[in-house]
Amino acid sequence: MARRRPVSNLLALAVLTVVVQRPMHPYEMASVLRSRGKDQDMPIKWGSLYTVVRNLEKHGLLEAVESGRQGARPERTVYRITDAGRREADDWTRELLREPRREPSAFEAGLSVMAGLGPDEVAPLLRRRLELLEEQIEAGRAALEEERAELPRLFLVESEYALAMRRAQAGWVRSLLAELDGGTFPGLAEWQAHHRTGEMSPDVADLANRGRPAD
Amino acid sequence: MARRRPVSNLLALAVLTVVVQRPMHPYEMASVLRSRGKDQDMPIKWGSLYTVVRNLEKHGLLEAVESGRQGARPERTVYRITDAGRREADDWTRELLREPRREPSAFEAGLSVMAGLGPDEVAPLLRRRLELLEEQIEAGRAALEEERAELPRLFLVESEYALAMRRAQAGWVRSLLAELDGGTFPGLAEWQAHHRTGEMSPDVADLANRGRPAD
DNA sequence: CTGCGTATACTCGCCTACGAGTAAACGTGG
DNA sequence: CCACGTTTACTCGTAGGCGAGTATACGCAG
Repeated sequence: MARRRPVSNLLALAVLTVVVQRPMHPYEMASVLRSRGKDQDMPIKWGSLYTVVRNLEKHGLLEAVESGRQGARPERTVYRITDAGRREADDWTRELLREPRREPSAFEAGLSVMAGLGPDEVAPLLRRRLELLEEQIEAGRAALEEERAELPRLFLVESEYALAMRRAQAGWVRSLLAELDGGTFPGLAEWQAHHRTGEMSPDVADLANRGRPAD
Repeated sequence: MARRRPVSNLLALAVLTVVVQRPMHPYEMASVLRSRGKDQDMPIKWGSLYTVVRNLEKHGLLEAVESGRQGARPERTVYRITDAGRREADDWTRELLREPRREPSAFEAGLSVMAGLGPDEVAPLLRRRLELLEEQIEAGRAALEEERAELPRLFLVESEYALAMRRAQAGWVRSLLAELDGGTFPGLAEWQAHHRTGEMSPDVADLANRGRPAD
């Protein structure tokens, strides 16, 4: 299961789900995708579009149906989805919904190297983050409310999810900040000291040597 | 702000934060990082290690100090962090903590193409996801508890965050599932009908044509 | 002491991603 | 009606990501 996708870029899934409706040429796929704001839901880079479409064709998930040229325009190749393409899209969607993958966010990476800065510096950074998050949450809430007027719920779940996750993140940051500001974060004094003086308490020094070959 | 990093791969940040402690050769960096479980906190691919180290050197963030060879071994280059490297690491860390970046997860992508499947298929998929999530949460909780015995809180925040986010995700999935199972999800009948018959209600058909050129 | 599995320590090369560039056509303000 | 910005519609080059392969050393079972 979860075998390697012939075209692993998620843009390929977006392309498949849009071309399933009717045959299209690449640029039209892009404009449809853009108008639906799919570039918000997936890490889409438009520079990859033509490569991805070509690869989809190579693997038999799309096929060219028409290479009509209009006037002096360079010919536009229109693509249609194949049965294999439909299967791939459904299978991929199933996998994405079924399997919780561990995908560490940039913030997680940041937290994991946070100790390199001192606590006095970390707190203001997190405060700033919280402000920005709150702005984003408010903007997302407002956008969602507007969209609810014109779109069925079915096409808004991903935005609802994104909003819920931001709220959860904001909550978590708030609680960490409270510990930092209130001085209740365990080991805060040691962290402070280590950062000022460069000295480590013996247990932390042990840690720093883990993984060192026994040479 | 947020200028392009000379070496954008997050593995580079991990390398910098580990080599800040003492000079090392690449393989040792890998083993230290692995022993600290950093590959859990960042999307680290070990195949990229030597490329990344070379690029860090090229940009003056690391420098080779020693190319000692032991016995018949191929020479191992030992690298030391430079001042620029220290600055880069700190600056990068600050950015990661300060700026909430929108990074759509695979699940979000899945939700955004969920409509391609029928509701009868989606519900079981989400149920399965929830099960797996709960297992992961329990495993994460247990692991965290064990680590709390040997590591200061400072080095566990990223795991706590990851756990909190999974819990939030599980909660969200549970509530969506409740709507689906209880039949209270708005538009569920239309979704069902459209999927069985392929017919669309007029408003959804409109949507499908958005972004289509006026030709 | 010899064979073999496992840890150590990398190298290589394909292939993809994606930014930057191009160029025609369209529209629209003066 | 023409200059100029914008939209349409791609092409190209290349950095670098990453999997797969390689080779040596080491421990230890027989």
